[in-house]
Amino acid sequence: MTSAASRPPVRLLLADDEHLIRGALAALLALEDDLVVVAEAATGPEALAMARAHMPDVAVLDLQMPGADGVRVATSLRADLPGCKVLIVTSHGRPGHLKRALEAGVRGFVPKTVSAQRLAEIIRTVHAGNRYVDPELAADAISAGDSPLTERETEILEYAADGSPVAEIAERAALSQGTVRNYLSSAVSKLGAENRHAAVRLARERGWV
Amino acid sequence: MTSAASRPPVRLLLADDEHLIRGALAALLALEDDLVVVAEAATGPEALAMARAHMPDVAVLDLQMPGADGVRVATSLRADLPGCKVLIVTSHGRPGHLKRALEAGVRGFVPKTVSAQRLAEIIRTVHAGNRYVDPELAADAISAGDSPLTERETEILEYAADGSPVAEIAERAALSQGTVRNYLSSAVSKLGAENRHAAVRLARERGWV
DNA sequence: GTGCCGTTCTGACATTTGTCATGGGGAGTG
DNA sequence: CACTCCCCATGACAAATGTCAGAACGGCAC
Repeated sequence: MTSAASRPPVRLLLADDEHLIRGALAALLALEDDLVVVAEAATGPEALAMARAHMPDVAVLDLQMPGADGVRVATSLRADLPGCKVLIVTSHGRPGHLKRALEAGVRGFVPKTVSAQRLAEIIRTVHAGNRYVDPELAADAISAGDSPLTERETEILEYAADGSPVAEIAERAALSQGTVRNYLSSAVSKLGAENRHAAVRLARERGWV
Repeated sequence: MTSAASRPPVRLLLADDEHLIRGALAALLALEDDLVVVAEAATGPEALAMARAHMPDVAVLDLQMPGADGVRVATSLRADLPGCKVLIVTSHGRPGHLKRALEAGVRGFVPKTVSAQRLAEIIRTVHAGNRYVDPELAADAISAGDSPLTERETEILEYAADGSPVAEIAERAALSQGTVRNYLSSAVSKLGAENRHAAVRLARERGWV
């Protein structure tokens, strides 16, 4: 389809905190005639700075990076470089992440289980202005559906995520203990969990926190 | 140091569930004259089968894989192929994993933040019969120290990891509820946590579960 | 404007949990 | 052989948590 010699190559930014993966990826993508890696980054902020400096056509971002995760970088990038398409790659594809990513204007979302060959094709797809979402991740996201929790319930559940007692959560959220317990109770029943700790785990699995 | 042409190349097994990483890694390591990738695997059991079939000199294993993790594969491998050196690569280097790995006879332990160049050197080091442990991970492991928990306490804490109530844990462990609570109580106080859920989190961070 | 929903609180109650004292049995060490 | 440590258990008490009813306020929709 895309003839390599006929048009200028696609300029890529690669961001992943794992040097091993980033370097290897750069090497593999460089084998494709129509792709060229113009910048690499190991952290969220670094990715942002590199993008501003090198103006890539497509940014390939890892979902989990120190500093700022891929989705946050994508959000900033959309404001700064509207022409730059964002493609997220991830190891652990939780359903909620996909939704957040799409809301942030991300054009592609793939697990790291794809081959480099396939990734190159997807980069071209995204560069051409189309979207690409891994079918399996998409199915998971659809079956998991939207979070049934209200904003407040989600917030309180997040405060509960590290196992803090109610008193501490109440203090951090500036609420009374009774209110906190009510929110947790409703969150637990909405998620069908046995207690708030299991609820946290469930919400995590579905990507709702 | 190691002259490439003077001796037969080091035969490698690569195991990682992320196709992207595995393929890229294989390509990069293939650039080294004295290294040759003879087998690849995406899961623990597959890695084991591949190792038996191809008898590699060095097995490069991801710590987290479906089926059986890198350390478990290493344990089986030591029994089956004593001549095969095991090198573990990991994204999230929790202190306890390193200890477990060394006990399983693993010869090298490195984070994925190293470069491919460096990895190649480490593979040679390991193949030569030496050990290599990433200095930073080693420092973490030393500062985290040994688990203060007894075998039973650890086991019960693991059952508690998904937020199950005591009754369920007692049933799964075939213990009385009182006993379970006693174990949890002592685990919590040993770890200096506020409750068992925070204790689980702490033990996870230190790699003791 | 009436009703619905989310937020916030209080108070009361049942259940779960954490803690402690105490006891017996087995394994290992001095 | 006494001592210590881990395993397993029971019972009792205190504290934390889960659940429910009720009630006030603001926003949004019809």
